[in-house]
Amino acid sequence: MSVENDIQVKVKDIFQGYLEEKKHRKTPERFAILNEIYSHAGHFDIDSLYKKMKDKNYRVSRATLYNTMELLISCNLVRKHQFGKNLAVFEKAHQSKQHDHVICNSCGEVMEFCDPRLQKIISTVEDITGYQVIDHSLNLFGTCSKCKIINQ
Amino acid sequence: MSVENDIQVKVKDIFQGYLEEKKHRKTPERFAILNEIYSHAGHFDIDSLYKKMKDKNYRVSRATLYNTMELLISCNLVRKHQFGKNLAVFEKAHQSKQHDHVICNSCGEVMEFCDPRLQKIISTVEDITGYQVIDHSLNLFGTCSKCKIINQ
DNA sequence: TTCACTGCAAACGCTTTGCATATGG
DNA sequence: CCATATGCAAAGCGTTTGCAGTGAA
Repeated sequence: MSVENDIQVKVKDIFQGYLEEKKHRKTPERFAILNEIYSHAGHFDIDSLYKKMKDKNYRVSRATLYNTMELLISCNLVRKHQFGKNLAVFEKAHQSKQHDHVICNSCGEVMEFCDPRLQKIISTVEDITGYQVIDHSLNLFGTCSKCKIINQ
Repeated sequence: MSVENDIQVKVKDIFQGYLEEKKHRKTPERFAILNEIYSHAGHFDIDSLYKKMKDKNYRVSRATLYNTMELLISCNLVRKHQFGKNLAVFEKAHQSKQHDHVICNSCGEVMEFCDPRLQKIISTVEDITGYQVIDHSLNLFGTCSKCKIINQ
């Protein structure tokens, strides 16, 4: 609990500092959204975040959610993943290491992994193509263990 | 030329066989679309394909293009890549080995690569997570050599 | 003749935008 | 104060769907 709280305070400080630096307003909505994200585990999409906040009687609009995501992504407190045309997913990113995803085609479950061998592949590709790689996305799609059993 | 022609004939045979097997109709539109794709190099999106065919005075609709893509994907003559929410790209796939992409953020250029080490990563992830991986997408984003020079 | 396929346009789902109102600095 | 943010609803954009007409088998 205390550790949870520490993180809440810490990310609030980071966000506050970022907003001040960039001369953006420190609105209650922005902090409410940050709080909601960091008191909640795992991956989420805009719609479920919207509904969750509506349920708690926050007055918040989707436009503001999208807006605030931009800010949170800019200061590395949130990361965005586009898993398919109509499946954009966000996750809190503070102090979490870069990682990749396995997505279940049946139930939509998302699991994370991190394999250092990927960095070697990227280095090789940079050498061969002359590109300077800034970002990557590696997504594996398939069936999770639960759905494997159900579907058979 | 002759080699190009051979491929055109070969993929037409494959498509024809597939349509017969699945009891789908062999419409002129379907073969016109296949032909257009295979007489054209590299990656393309639906809209540019649509415009290209309109320019040649084919009477074709977007709905039919999307429809036919499904068929061509089913018989492995076309592969689809979703590079971002509003950036779906297709490419001819006959006899080409599975590969991944480096995309230039500045000019949109797409290059391909194939690194066997990725299969090892996938196997490891299957072992750890219990997922059965059916498909993957690895995209590297960055700056191509040309844009590196221009942007500096 | 029949029904899968087609073109066209309207509907979709997520995201962005426009605008009037509210509020942080 | 007033420029930036906000909520709401309308518009955007690639894709999908519904439907009446067409043509492959």
